[in-house]
Amino acid sequence: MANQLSQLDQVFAALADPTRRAIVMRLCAGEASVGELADPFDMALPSLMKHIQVLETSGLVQSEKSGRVRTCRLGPDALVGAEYWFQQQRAIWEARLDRFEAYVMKLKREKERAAAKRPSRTTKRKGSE
Amino acid sequence: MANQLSQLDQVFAALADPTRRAIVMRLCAGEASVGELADPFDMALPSLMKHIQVLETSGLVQSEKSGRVRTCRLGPDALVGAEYWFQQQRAIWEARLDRFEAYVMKLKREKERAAAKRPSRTTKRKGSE
DNA sequence: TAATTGGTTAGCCATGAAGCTAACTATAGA
DNA sequence: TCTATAGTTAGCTTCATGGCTAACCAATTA
Repeated sequence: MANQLSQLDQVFAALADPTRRAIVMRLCAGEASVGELADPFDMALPSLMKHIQVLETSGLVQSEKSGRVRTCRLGPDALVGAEYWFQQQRAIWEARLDRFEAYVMKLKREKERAAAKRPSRTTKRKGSE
Repeated sequence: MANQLSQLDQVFAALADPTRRAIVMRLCAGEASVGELADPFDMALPSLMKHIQVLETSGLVQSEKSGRVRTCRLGPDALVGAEYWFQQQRAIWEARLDRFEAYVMKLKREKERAAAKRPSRTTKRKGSE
């Protein structure tokens, strides 16, 4: 029943909210209690708690309670998975651009060769730019 | 009224859906028509169109119609913004780890120095901080 | 011109997300 | 022990999202 979202789904969904991104950014600078995290936001505590829970189920954040204060920190491989996805895509994208460039170069070479083969043509040639 | 979401919000939200990620991945390999994009999915066309629209308003995808076929391609700086965000966070995170390591090293040095200074002591001292 | 193809618009529905208040639990401090 | 602090749970509202069908253009093709 538990809707089985992929890790990546959850991470991106978590980061789609500015409040949650702010929390992550805050935690990049070091761990913090729920209260400290809530402080900069004009938002009821339970609302903020929900954000923290979202971050936690996505794996971006971990927390542990000691006494009455819960301390939050970034999950160990928090951002790695998502960042990896980008790198993958960029790699494919760039490979494609390379191939495209190669293709354009090939076209150009062929065109030049063709032009060399028939050096004189009665009407205007457009090709020689 | 147009809810003013930040670019980053929209990009991450767009990428939070597996269908949309698949579309982006497909477009990394080259442009495609709406029909070609829809093909691998078991989903009604209008539903898929909505996904494309989401991708388009996020800036991840661009499209243009010629005749009756609409061709989609990745937006020029599509993934850059989001990837940049990750790099930023990682930079802060790593700086913090460096600082933390430096701190631990400092503690260690101080401890050694202190140990050197009082080679023998009967009971535990609390006061020396 | 008629039929097909490729996409689009409109409108419906179910679910989930983001916020709130109010009331509650449990620890820490006076 | 009393009180204040820190967080939690429950339950409500509102709006956004993701999916559908049905009907509708507008280019192509026969």
